Amino acid sequence: MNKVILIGRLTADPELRFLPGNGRAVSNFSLAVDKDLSRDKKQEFEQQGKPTADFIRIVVFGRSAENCANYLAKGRLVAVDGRLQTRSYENAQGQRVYITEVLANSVEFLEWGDNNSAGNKRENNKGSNDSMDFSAAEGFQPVDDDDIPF
Amino acid sequence: MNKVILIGRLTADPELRFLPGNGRAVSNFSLAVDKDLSRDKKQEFEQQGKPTADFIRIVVFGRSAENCANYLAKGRLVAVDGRLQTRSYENAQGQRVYITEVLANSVEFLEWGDNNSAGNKRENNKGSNDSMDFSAAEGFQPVDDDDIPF
Amino acid sequence: MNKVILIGRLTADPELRFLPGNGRAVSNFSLAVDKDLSRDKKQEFEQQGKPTADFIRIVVFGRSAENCANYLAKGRLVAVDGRLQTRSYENAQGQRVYITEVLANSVEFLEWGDNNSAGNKRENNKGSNDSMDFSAAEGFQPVDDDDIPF
Amino acid sequence: MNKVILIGRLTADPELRFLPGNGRAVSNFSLAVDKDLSRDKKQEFEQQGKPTADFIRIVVFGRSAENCANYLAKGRLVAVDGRLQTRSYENAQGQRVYITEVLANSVEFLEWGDNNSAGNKRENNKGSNDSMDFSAAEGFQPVDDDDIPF
DNA sequence: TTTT
DNA sequence: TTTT
Repeated sequence: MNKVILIGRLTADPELRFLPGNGRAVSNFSLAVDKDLSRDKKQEFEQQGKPTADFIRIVVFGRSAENCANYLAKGRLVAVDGRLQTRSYENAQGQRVYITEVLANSVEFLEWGDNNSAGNKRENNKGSNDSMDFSAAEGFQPVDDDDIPF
Repeated sequence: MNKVILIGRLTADPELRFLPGNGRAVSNFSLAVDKDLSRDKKQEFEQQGKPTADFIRIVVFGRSAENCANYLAKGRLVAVDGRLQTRSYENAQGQRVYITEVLANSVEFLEWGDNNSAGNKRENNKGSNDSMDFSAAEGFQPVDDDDIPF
Repeated sequence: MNKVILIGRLTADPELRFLPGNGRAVSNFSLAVDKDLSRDKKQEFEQQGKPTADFIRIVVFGRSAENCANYLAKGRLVAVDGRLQTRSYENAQGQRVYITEVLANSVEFLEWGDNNSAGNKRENNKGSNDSMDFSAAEGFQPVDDDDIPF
Repeated sequence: MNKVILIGRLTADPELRFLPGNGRAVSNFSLAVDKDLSRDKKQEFEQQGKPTADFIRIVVFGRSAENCANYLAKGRLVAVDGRLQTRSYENAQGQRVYITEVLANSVEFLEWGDNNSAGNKRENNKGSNDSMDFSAAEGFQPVDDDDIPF
């Protein structure tokens, strides 16, 4: 069992890449998920310049990746359901870097507001629907780290 | 919302420390959580020497931390319920290192077998009970990173 | 382990009662949670007059109950985190009725919109905050069914 | 979003049926999931003859259903991951009965012990593996209530 | 008995 | 490197 459920806001517009081998779409973004702080603790953290959120990397594949890239933008509120994944790679300095991230099964859009930070997002969306689920589950197969150029 | 649920095996005996300030117990360990691979994919991964599990850091505080340190050992199967947390610290080389880990609310012991790797573990346990829940939730207060010497 | 996470809309304004013994607040409401249907299946269900959502009873205690009663109304979108609970009671006809419901730990408000169906709701709210979490966890103690007059 | 995760023991051997239309396997069983009671509360409940567990209906489809029927029995410990579902039907007395149950995506076996209550279970299992996951997810399609003869 |  |  490996389940993660997050509700948070995108810290930046999502990235979109395509896997070299099969052209499969991959989207990456980070979520700011508010820490569970009391009102007092939150103030204290803010005053001390300490983060009041956790920043968590999300990866999505396939059509869900494309939907994220097309409809989401910095600041948007989403619910992510997925699993924790660890990867490692060699960086430019030859050091092994360890990554823990959430491989999303589905990304649910919780807002279809107009406060859109990225002017180019959210064309042709369904409009009235405020909770559309673009599942990433369709036939997902785990992918070689080596295929992923980032 | 920030929920994580994992079932996996300890990759090593748990560590136990006490916070400088208040003496609060903190335990750290990693869990090997099997990836969701088909039988074929699993074999392929094994042949290529690729990990068939994800390795995830767990932190627990308070009495639950002490219980983990006292009753768990490398290889034990547990269910962890908690939240994802990100931290960063400066390493010896002056580089910022980012950590993603699970802050456990509760660690449920799913085995009370005899295949105990650490001979000193599992004295005075409740014996017949095979699913004891040592909640970490009692009055947990988020803690300054700076208090944590690791 | 017993975890439930739901995102859905209130099917009616929440009810608020107080336990006879200790005066503790209890709120009840139901959530319409969309079934995971393909676009085609959804249309089919609608045409056949079959429900496209599951309707799930929620119970909340304490301050969270009061917050729900004060700030929520029919149609509002919320995220509920809690545990499944079964109860039974004797009805007027002397039959035993079995109830399965979600005992909420926390109810997160995912909307602070203006399409408020209940004109008397959502006074004095925090305004700018669109994701406020009224935790029900504070010292919750399981409660005798017999204390609950419904 | 609609997620349920339970760890509990079967209250009876699982049932197995096949849907009239397509012959798809369906298995039903109930799980006893311990309530989250303090040691004192638990004793009190036991003395008063009140249940210390919640009893939750599980439905599984497809190959996972067959695996449950073949390998599980009363008393076995499992982890279930699924979604809450509500159904209703007319009973013999012409009254509408409402059912809330968990539609399982996967049933993870957490024990392969020898304390097998049903002598006919657990032939040809994988033996050494103590955490086998028979996913129910493969191409599951929501099914008409009317097709289900129970 | 149900929501957008 | 982070969001409202």
